Amino acid sequence: MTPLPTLRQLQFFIALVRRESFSRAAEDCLVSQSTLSSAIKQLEGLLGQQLIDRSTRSFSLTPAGEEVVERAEAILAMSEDLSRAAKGVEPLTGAFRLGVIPTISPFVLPQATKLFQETYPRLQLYLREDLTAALADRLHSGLIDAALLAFPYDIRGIESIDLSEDPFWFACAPEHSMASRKSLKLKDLNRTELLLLEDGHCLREHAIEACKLRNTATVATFGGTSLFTLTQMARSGLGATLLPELAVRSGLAKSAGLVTIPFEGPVPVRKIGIAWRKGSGRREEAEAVAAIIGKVLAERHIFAS
Amino acid sequence: MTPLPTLRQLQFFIALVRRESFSRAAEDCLVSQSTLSSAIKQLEGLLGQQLIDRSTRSFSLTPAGEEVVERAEAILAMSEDLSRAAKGVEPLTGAFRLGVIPTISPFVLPQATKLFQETYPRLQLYLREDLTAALADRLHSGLIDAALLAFPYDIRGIESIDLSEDPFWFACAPEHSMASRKSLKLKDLNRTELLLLEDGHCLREHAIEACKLRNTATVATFGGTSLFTLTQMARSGLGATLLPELAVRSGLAKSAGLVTIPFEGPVPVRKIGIAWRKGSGRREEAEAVAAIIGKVLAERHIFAS
DNA sequence: TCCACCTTATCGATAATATCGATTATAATA
DNA sequence: TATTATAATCGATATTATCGATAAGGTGGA
Repeated sequence: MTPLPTLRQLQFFIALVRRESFSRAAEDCLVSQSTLSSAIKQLEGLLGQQLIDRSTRSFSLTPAGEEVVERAEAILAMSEDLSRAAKGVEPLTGAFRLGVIPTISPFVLPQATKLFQETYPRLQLYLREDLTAALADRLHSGLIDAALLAFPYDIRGIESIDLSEDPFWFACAPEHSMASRKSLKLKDLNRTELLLLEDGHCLREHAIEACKLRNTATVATFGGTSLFTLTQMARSGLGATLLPELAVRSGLAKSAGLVTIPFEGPVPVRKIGIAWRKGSGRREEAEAVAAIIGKVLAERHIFAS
Repeated sequence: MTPLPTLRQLQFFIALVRRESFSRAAEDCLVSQSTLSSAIKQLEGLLGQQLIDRSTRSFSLTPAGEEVVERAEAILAMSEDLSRAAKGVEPLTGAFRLGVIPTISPFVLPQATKLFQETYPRLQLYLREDLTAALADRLHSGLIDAALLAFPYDIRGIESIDLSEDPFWFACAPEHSMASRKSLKLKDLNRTELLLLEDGHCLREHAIEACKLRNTATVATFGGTSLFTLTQMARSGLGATLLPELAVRSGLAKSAGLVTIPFEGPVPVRKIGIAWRKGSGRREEAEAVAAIIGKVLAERHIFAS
């Protein structure tokens, strides 16, 4: 491919045409006259044509020079446009694909989507609800841009920021032996059969971990497929359960007719955060998403209750 | 003034996008991988934006990268135009990249390339066969210098000149009910099932348009992938078809054992012409190409028959 | 899980070049 | 012929582009 002139050379040339003088053009370009002079000569050599007519005292362009001026100006203008456009791609315009786990999704998204629309009207937000492992895969393969997850969760190759802590609450039917308690300690759980979500839901692991449920016998083998079915199972007396505060605040337990009891002492929690692929250049956007979700999470009562 | 990216950086970036790999792009640019890598990083620093997503094995651009690609291509194309225009080189010496659509290519190129060699011995003619839409893209991005296309076809930013009209002929197997006709009118087509090329081939659209095949029921849904397979399908009794005279004259129908029948009254045609990027300074060269192709088209019998 | 492999990033050394200040050459003018 | 303004040239220096080698990171297979 034929070697191209340098944008710098074109800038010099345009300045030269504008000022009609090597020395004045050099001033404009903040270089010495000799620099500009040699650069022009270089450009002429590259193009194989004389661009300015040095034969007369008055400044004039050769036909080739005339030919070049307009194009050079256009090219420079386009280059500036490119710079500006590249710099000005503000976050969250266009498509953004966000993955959310099922134990967060129903309690955050209704409010969040509304906020997204208001804050980033040019955003097209695609949502995908799936388990953490599946979302991690999709993050890696670039099928989603960020994910709203619960932590701790070890995924290599992703970065994340924490948004908030989400404490666990004890929830049981009013007939349950512990239903009248005002608060619980972790060790109280040892005596109780607990219903948890089925394998794969990180909420299950987080509950086991945070509540130190070493004694797996206390954990019912039949897992719920969603927090909604789980609360229904609890209501029908199959056992008590652990719900994230996020769900409690949204009225999940209440609407299922369950009693909720907080923990005291070391309160078991999971963390909620935003994760994105390391090196994806989505940090800024992920932080913007985090800000929105953070606002939603900060509302004490997600549903009026 | 904000510092501009270097054309070299843009070239590197475009090569990177094209090859989807740092190392392969570096080869194309005749520099080492480290050079290209750091140049890209430099460009990203300059623009203040990450341009490509380095986190996945699969190559993908960030939004900012998408934004930059097109502009960069345009800038580079214009820069090449500037070089060429300034140099004022005589037409058709050195490299010339010509795109041709598949429904013209096999019937013109064998003769044309010979003529090119004789007329412009210093010409290196690179040929690319592709569908109109793909060729239009390549015209815009400067990957080809001109294209031999069939018209009408609306592409912004290109100029073109018409070379000749290419009438459609009716072609069918000898056993076909219309095989004995001496000539046809357009309305005769309404009663016949027609095989056309698959979507994307402009010949299909041109046939439908020129022959007023409003009644889509007459057009077989299974499209041929080339005129050669199409004639084979017609020969085996799947239906009749419409062939451009260019193909008929080259003996395509005859060698496939098809009967060809001309139209009378309003004869349906497509136009053949040369297109080039507006402002590319290729008009003169395109006209020279047009002259060559025109000669080939003017020969009544392309193959002795 | 570990390991070999492929791709990209980084580093230090070197070559290329851009730039400068000083000087010289050129041409128009007094 | 001197004078003045302008541009070209030259040698020195600073910048940078580039390379080869190597490290780092991720992928896919044993």
